[in-house]
Amino acid sequence: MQADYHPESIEQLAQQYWDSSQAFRAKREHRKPKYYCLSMFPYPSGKLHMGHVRNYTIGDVLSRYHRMKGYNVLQPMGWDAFGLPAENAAIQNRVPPAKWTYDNIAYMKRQLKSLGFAIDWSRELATCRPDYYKWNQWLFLRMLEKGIAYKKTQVVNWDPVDQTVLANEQVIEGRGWRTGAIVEKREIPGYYLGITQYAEELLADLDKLPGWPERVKTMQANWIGKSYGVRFAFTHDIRDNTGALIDDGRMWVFTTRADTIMGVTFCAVAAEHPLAAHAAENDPALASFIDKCKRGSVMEADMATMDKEGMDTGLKVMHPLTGEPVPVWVGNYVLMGYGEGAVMAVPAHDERDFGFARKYKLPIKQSISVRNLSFDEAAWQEWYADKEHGICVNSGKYDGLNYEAAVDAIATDLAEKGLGEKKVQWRLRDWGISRQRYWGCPIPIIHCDTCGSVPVPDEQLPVVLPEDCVPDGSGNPLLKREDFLNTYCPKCGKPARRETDTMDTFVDSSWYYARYASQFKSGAMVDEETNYWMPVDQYIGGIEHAILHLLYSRFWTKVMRDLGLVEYSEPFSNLLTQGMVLNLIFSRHPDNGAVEYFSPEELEIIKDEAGRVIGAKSLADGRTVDFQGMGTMSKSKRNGVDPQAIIDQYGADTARLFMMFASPPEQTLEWVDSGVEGAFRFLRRLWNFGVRFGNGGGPANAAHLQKVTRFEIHSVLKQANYDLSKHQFNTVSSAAMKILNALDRLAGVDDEVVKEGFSILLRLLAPITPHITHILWRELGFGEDILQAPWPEPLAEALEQDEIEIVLQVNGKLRGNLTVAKTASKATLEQLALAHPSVQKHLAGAAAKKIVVVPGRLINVVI
RNA sequence: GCCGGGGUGGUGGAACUGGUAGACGCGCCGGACUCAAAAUCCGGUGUCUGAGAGGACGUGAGGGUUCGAGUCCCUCCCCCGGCACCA
Repeated sequence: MQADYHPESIEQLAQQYWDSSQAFRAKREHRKPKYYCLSMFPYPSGKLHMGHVRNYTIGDVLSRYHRMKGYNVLQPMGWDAFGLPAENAAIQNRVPPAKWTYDNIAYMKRQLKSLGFAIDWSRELATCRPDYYKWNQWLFLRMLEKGIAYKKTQVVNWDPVDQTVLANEQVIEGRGWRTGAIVEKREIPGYYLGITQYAEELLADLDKLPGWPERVKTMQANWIGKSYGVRFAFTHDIRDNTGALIDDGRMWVFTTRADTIMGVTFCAVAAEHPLAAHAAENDPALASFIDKCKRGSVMEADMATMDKEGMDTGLKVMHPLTGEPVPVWVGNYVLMGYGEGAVMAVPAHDERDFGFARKYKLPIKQSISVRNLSFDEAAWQEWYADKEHGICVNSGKYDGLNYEAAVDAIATDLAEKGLGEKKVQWRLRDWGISRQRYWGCPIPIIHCDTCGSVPVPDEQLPVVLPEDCVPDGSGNPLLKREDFLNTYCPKCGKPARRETDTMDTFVDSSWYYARYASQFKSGAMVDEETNYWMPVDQYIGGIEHAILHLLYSRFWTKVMRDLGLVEYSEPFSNLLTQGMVLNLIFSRHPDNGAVEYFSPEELEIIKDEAGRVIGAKSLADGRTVDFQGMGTMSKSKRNGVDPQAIIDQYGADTARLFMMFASPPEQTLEWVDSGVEGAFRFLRRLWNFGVRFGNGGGPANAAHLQKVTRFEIHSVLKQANYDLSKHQFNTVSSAAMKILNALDRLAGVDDEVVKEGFSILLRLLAPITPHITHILWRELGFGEDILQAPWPEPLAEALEQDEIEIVLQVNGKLRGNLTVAKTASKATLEQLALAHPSVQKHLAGAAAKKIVVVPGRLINVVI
């Protein structure tokens, strides 16, 4: 056993042992409960970043802990390998995306291994391999058959930088989720997946996920956006140039406030609405306004702050209940994509309509009343929109009805006329998956001049993506690949062309967890082993996937279930969203408005007398640099720390321990170099203690100290086990430190208490720092393999105490301690408390009003 | 605006169903070792006050419940994240 702690050799030895014994190979095993622990798989971008290390360490701690607790654990790993960075790298380096990707995978796999993760590498997959994406294609074809997948041409979000379509979920504040470029609207044909068909279930099943963070469920519920209301039509006889009624003489709207229908004074339609287009034909002013709206709506980011503007179309539609004519306006706030692209406007009871009516001097008509408050057209008041207390007024036969009764009555009346009914409206849209990109899964469709778009027959799958293309930045390189493009129509046999769009890479990640859980050799998407492992017991990943990936995966799972491929309805039982990794940010702001960021290692950091960072000096030019506070590690801010450098300097165990100790998994983690050193110092102390222990140590200590130490160790262990159940690994790490401190205090190291305590310490720490604990366990003769050792449980016998410490309070304030026999009676305790000098002093001769005794805890004397 | 999560020393963060606030680590201060430094080890470290024993104050602010509140209730302030012309 080496005298000093040298992590590199220790870690290598431990990893070799795990490799050669295939320690993490997962097999079906029905005598043990199963535990499927999954971390979101990485995109092979080049090398691991700290976020990866944190993510996978959390997963590994959970995996190893459950393994030791007797679970049959599966922890797989793979690669989310399709995507744009590979194409961008290809353009820069003139290397095919495939080669770039496979090289990155090889390098990152080595890094993952050097961190000692307990991964079953036999299940490794990469989504860019044909044997994987074949099943994307196969399932897509099944969805086509079922009508879940379909083709349509519609206005889509176009990312001008990545030159591709984005799903609604991928547009954040009007910008592309990857590029940050302002998204444009384009009309493009593409394939869509009918996720809206599952909206109801996706929303309802959130309640079946108690193991998910509340905020993720809220975000999904908001995204799905269910609202109850009434869809109804205003009638008209407006005809187009050919003399045909526009939309059969019906202008449909959706409202959640049908009870205010008698307060309608105008309607507003989106710029894209057919009535708007019709009215614009003979009205150049209106046409230019509509044009402006369409252009304006490109910038979704500005929409929220944009003024509500509108213009009268001059058209009138008929109110379905009163028969009165209602003017139709074009409003820049009406969205073509939500509801019907047209709304009824009730200025009296909708704040936005109110503002609009005031601006354009449109009539305001009160139709509900709350507690007889007086309505004033001059100013908006909260109660105008109060649906809970509103009672219909000025509403003819509906007068006196409350919200619910009014909606029911009005919906019934509308239905009788065939002009409306209650309806549920969703915010969720179908998922557009066509991407005009090369490095992705080909959509298995063949375009034939005679037969149209024809699905590729199953036996011709997979449609293999050529791996040797080198994109040059000018569109999809597949368009130039005649060998890929040219094929024959499966229906008529005539020459035809392949679809060149590829699938959104979120398709790839929507079912990989089910593939891991299967035997790959079977010629199917998944096999029945998936029903053994699934659902994932613990999923770990970043909060940034709260909507996109997690919603798509839930949808995909339900589709697979409905196709009879799997038996479960939800893929992830428990979800842990780990916090970001932060580091100091330093920058300079020259007068020209530019920002120059500095990596902390280029700087001498300046602290105030309390040790707080206040600034820095550049090592290069000696001039000052501003401190910007803590922020997420990122390339652009130049504040990333390379995990490899940490592993090389301190070893994987130190990196793992620091990450687990510095903060709880769900919170942000601040990277602090001195904290990393602290973690290393602890491991070195642990090693040195092991060396002394192995050498036989000194004489045994007094029995009393032994008993106290043993009590302390088992108490700490009890708390640590509780903390583990809550995934609070920072306090588990601190428990390990406490145990070592206690053992250190017990200078003699050859007695049974130390042996027991050290074995508890090693096992408690094994999930977090697997290498050092593996070696110490073996070298010190505790056993062959610490992974096989039983998880330590506190012993009642060690927690037994004859004497306990009781806290003494006067009026709830701490005044002293009492050490008493555990068996002391309440009367004895009261007596002892009153006799205590400090209590005597505060009593000052008076009698106690009341004495509260909490057994085993405290005595409070009330004066 | 709506929804969700927070606010505790110099600092990251602890605190079981209300029961010794600040565990554990970092930083800082002092000491030992050393020619010296680094490393290591030992001690101290919420604020104010006091020579000291001690005392007072203290978990964003204010109120309340309670023998006792970081924890429960009410009002308010601030921060972070998500959603948002959604009809």
